[in-house]
Amino acid sequence: MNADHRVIALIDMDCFYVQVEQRLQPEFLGKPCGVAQYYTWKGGGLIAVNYEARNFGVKRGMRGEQAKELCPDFHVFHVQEVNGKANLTRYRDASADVFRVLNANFKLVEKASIDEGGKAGERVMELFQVEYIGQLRKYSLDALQTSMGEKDGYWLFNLTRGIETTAVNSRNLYKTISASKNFPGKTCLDTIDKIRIWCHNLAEEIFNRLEKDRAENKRRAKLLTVTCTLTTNETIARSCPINEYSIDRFANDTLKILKQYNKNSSTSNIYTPAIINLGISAGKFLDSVNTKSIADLFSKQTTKVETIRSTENTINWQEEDGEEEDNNIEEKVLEKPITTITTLSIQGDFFRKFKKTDEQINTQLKSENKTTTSSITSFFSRYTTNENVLNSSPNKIDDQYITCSKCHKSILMWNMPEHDDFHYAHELQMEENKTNSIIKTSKPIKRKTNKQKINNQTLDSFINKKPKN
DNA sequence: GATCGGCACACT
DNA sequence: GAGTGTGCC
Repeated sequence: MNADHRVIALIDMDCFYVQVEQRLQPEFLGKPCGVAQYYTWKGGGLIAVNYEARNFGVKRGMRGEQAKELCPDFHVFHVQEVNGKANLTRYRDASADVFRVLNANFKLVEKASIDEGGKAGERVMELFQVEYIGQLRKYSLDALQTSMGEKDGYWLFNLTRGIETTAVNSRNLYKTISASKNFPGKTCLDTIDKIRIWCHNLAEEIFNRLEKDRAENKRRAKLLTVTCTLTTNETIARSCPINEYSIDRFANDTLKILKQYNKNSSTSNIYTPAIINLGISAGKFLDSVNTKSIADLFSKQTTKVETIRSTENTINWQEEDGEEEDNNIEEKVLEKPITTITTLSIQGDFFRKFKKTDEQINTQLKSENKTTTSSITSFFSRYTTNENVLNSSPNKIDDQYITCSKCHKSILMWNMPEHDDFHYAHELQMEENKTNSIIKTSKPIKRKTNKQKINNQTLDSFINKKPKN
């Protein structure tokens, strides 16, 4: 599959935290739920709300109590607390599970950031007065290039015709690992003792997460950044190098930095101005496998050799991924509209068939009954009560095959809906390519562009839609 | 006396 | 590169 015949799937996990909790307590599936941090202040603050609850007007950011008023049946899951601070480990671990599945089954998995894509998209909408990207087709290459510049205009011209060859970067690790906490009102940190405690608490969390990251990803963070907001409302961020992973070192470095902003006498326990937000962040990750790093440096950037030699101490700092920035901005414009589709398709084995034979799939499905998180299907289907989600019950595997009328391959019966999807996607692509080769746009392919429309579809109707012949 | 915590990224 | 600010979920 080359760049002209590829499928990029964007997976968007809706109210992911809620799903994680529901997976642990399936009795709440289908019911209005949310995940909140902390209990005491008006029932905690909601950081995730499922669709059942959104129907009642419950939104992220609301207080648990307010959600109950809007929706009496609303159930609140509470985020785990460690050292008096919300701890999101459970959701990070679940996210890592998802990425493990994706990485195991796909060549390229990129963690997307739609931030810039969203903004660029809005600019284009504003500029050309269009609502959907397909509407840009009425503009000539010349017109697009005049407004957007030669490069971007050309890219956009192709994009609206389904031509997009930018490589998908294989990157799905965090670039920073951070822990922070607010201390509002009277809870502000106004003494050295309080600050020392919280430096330690945050340092401990960062340490634990960094150790785990080091074991799993064979890399080390090199930079520690301390961020705080004072009662004066100014925010300060200061960094220092990380030489070794150690709770005490993180805590002491953080405290040392904070003490620089204490206007009180160093003999006093009082700290002014008080701290209303404190955070520690670790970044600048480098591979801890040393064997290839030096060689890489020399082969990648011969021009930098001298610099690197002369600054032996900072050799690590030079290596960061210099070249990845260019293509990112471009690719993101495409991402927003596609986002909407993928959450639905994740329920099935939408992808796996492209890489594995049906025989492999069959044996894998069987083994998945015993093993745990080895596929996305098993990840979700164990917990779902919705019969629409495939004919899933994986226990009843008895080698039922259907021959696909299009490709004549033998397909497991319960994989047929997605197999159909494959043909549908392929035909769409071919149709697009055909249309593109004829310069004049004949009849545009009808696309689903409205997020609401897609969200309102049932999973069943999505999976079982038949390719029209 | 309170929309938290945590991520990425652009800008300077 | 360091620090600040923004935006999103």
